[in-house]
Amino acid sequence: MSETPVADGRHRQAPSLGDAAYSELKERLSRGVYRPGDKLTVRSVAETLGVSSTPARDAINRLAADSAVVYAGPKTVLIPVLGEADLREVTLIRIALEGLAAQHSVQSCTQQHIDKLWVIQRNINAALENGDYGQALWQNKEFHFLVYRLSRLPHLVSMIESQWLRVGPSFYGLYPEFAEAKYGVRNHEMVIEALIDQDGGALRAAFENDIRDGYRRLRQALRERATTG
Amino acid sequence: MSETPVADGRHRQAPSLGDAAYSELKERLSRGVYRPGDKLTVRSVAETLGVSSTPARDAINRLAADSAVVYAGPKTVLIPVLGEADLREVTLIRIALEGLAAQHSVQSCTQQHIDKLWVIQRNINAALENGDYGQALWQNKEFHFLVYRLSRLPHLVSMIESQWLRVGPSFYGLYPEFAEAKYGVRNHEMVIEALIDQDGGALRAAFENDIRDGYRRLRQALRERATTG
DNA sequence: TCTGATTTTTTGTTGCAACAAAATATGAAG
DNA sequence: CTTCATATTTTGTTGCAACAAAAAATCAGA
Repeated sequence: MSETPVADGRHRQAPSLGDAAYSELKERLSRGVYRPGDKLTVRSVAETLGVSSTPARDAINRLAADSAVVYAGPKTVLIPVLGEADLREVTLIRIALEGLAAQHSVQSCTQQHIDKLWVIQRNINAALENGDYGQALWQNKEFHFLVYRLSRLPHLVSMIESQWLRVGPSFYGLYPEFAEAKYGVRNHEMVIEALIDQDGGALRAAFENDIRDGYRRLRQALRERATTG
Repeated sequence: MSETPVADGRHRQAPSLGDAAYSELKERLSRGVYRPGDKLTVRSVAETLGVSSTPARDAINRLAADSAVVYAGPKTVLIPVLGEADLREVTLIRIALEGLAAQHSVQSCTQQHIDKLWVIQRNINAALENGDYGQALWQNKEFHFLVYRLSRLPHLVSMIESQWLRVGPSFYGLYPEFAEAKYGVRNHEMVIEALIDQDGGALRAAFENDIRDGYRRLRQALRERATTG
């Protein structure tokens, strides 16, 4: 039997320095290290990560391909500052993609996954009580992607990741003024209920609500900040 | 009034060689120059486009970020050969994204756009009569994106473009065996009717049908090819 | 003819220096 | 204090050579 080449991306064995730099930068973005408007330069990234300019440049270019960084001038890349129109568009896209992933996640969800989701939700609640917003956002991400990965649609999941990379810094940048203690708790409970019921439609609806709630809060924080400063 | 930096990407004035190489490669992909399984190397791209290895490498990396090319080994990038699972996933994504774009296109569609769509549809019909499948596919792309761009959701449109980049070569690769003279004609007529009626739901449905029809044909061609060798 | 090891060639990656252009700092004039 | 022109520094891009590793070709043995 002749094996046709498969487009799975699993083959790459030794991650190059460019890959490593890209991963590291993504990690920092997700952790809220950078704030909207922060500037990224090839040489600063190279020095920070201890590599030469070539892999640093590779990493920045890949981030730009994800729209996780943005060209504000010919020689100026920065963490995007999302305006209302950007925020609206990314929300529409997120609802479409994450709703799709959610709907396909129902069939492969086991009790263990549900237990894990409860653990994560407890972590979110605890982090919010302590005012540790970074931790809350991180655990929130874990919650969402635990479900999305169940869809077994890997390309879809990575597209969703790049949307999160795009909005992530804005969430951190507008914290804690838009954070309220009960953020998303009810929506997440509905997610878990829908998974128990194996109800794909309800699951999609729960995530859509969660995304929309986050959108409204972010938009309001954006407006308040616009008027005060 | 202080101007906050905006993430619009409009600033870049002089396209770098890397940009040019990337655009050229995308153009070739869309035109069916490459076939699934074709190999791409830094040096061959560099020589073909008359640039050094750095911009050639940039272009390939950006294509890989779009999943328009794929790593089949540590030093082997090739035009993806989509299996049934890949095809199913990309179809689900396309329906979600292109349906969304379509729905938002209704409000800014004018009579001129509709006239233009009729012209394009005539071109498609003529190309199919002549057996010029390359031209038919190209005009089909023009038809879809003329509508999608009306959504004024630029990031969404570029995400859709990268899906087309991903499946395009498979369409060309499986031509003409899956091409039938009446491909998509009825669906496109329904698109135009929905635009005239300003019916966003019907428009979405028409595009979803079109995408699904293409998917079925492609899948069948894939299966036939699998059995015949 | 086929198989498997070995040699040869091809290939991606990386660092780096030079260049042009953009961003920033500086300072003079109103 | 602001504005504008000028000077300085910083920055992205590009080509290239060296290297290690992978892929392809070659060939010996059965």
